[in-house]
Amino acid sequence: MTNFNIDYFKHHYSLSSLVQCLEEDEINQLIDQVAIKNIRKHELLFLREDNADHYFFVLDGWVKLFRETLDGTQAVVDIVTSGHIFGETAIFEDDRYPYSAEIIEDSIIAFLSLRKLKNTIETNPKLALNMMHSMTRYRKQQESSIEHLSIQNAPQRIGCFILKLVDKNSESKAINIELPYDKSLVASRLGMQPETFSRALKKLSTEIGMQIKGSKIHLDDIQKLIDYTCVACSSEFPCKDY
Amino acid sequence: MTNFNIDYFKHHYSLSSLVQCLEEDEINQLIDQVAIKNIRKHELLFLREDNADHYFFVLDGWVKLFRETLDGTQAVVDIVTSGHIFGETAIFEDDRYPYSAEIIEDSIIAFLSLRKLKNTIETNPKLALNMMHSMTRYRKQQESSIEHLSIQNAPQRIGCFILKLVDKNSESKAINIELPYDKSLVASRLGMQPETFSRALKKLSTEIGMQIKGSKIHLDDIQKLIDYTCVACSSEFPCKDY
DNA sequence: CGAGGGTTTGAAGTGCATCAAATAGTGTGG
DNA sequence: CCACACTATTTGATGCACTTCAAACCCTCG
Repeated sequence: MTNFNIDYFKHHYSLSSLVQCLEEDEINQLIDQVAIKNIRKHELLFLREDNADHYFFVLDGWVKLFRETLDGTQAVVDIVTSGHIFGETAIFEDDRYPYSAEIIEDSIIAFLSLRKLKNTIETNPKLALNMMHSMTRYRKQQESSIEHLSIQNAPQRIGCFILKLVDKNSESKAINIELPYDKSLVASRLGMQPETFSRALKKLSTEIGMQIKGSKIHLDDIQKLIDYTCVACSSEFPCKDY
Repeated sequence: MTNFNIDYFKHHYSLSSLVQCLEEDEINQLIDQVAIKNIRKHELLFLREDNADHYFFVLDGWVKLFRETLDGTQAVVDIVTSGHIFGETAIFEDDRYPYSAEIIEDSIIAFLSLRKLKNTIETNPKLALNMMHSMTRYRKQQESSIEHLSIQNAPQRIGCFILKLVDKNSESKAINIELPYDKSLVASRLGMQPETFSRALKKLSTEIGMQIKGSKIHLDDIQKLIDYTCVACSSEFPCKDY
């Protein structure tokens, strides 16, 4: 992305589930002091437990949200891209971030005031309701993560991940996508080792004929993947929870 | 519990995180049409996807919240007892319950109107904030479940479960507790098979000297269990998320 | 071209699930 | 109070999926 400005930001921010349905002047209130910054790959936006003054809106790029255990292992909470908001839940966590955030591809990030958000939520039931709805959506995502962790095997988890990347509106039966970031990051997002990820991809290749070239993935018929992946799931494709 | 009445209910309900900080007349509004019922073990309170008119407050007993997958396996979402509210999130799920509920010990349950709750949330920012706080708490529980599922092994998961049952205010270094319900229910709550549960308990016995007699558990020094259990965790004991 | 990361492959080990069987525990009717 | 049936729990044996460690390979970029 090469050109952007406040209006571009405002347009996309207004569409986000957090603030949709608000009047324009209410939104203007919220974005009054927004700062838009280019941030480079590998930079840390904040660390878990940091004092939280801002929440963030991704205009472009990729951001990894993660935690670390005492023994140094990293657990990837989520990986977000354009149109996503993150860090806003700090207002329910004593104004501390519940995870760390690292830029993993050069990104354009809007910094928004948590204080303003907090004040508005405390008085505006519409925003509060939106916030609750987005919390509910997130909760359902997590529930399906739990389910997937416990009942899907590695190839199925990858299948599910790929299905979520597929354009739901596409007419074509074929899948042609590119993995959005490092394979080892995807692996960690799916809670498995890079080696397991690699072997699981190979299994998808032999079992349903999925073709893998570097980070490019091709499959002639999406239905094969659905049949292979979703048998174990309590929700049907497309996973309602996403 | 042998004696209870509306005032007893009101007292405890008022203390619940959902409605604390509300004025008395606001609470009276919410509990206007409450019904308090004795319900027997094994009865189903509602099924997932049922049309939701009520949310529930447990006055006494135990209730299992669960889901079923296509192949009939049961996943236990939670097991709740006195003082807990459940079913209230249906207002964000198109008025359908997101899980099924079964009474697992004879219980006393208050039936509360979801419609009233919904109306109040939509206009009263205080209640909305409380609701968000309780959603946040739940979210953190889930996050720690995800973490535990992927990082902790079976004995550690049991250890974590036991640590949560321990009275945090107790002065004593020793643990003396009784498992609150069927062992196989605990197993399912922790996402493992009854056989695995049994073997994992035995491992806790040989590794840190925990003594198990039926459903009674004794350990001379809680620190042993903390050392064994919490090494893998991103939060410290007592797990902040509970 | 060569260094260094990410990725793949191989071999071995671990943990949990599954199936089967033995044992303990609980409630029932006699 | 005992005998029986039924269920919950434990134990053993086996298999599978994933992890771990080690080495090879591949790709990119100086």
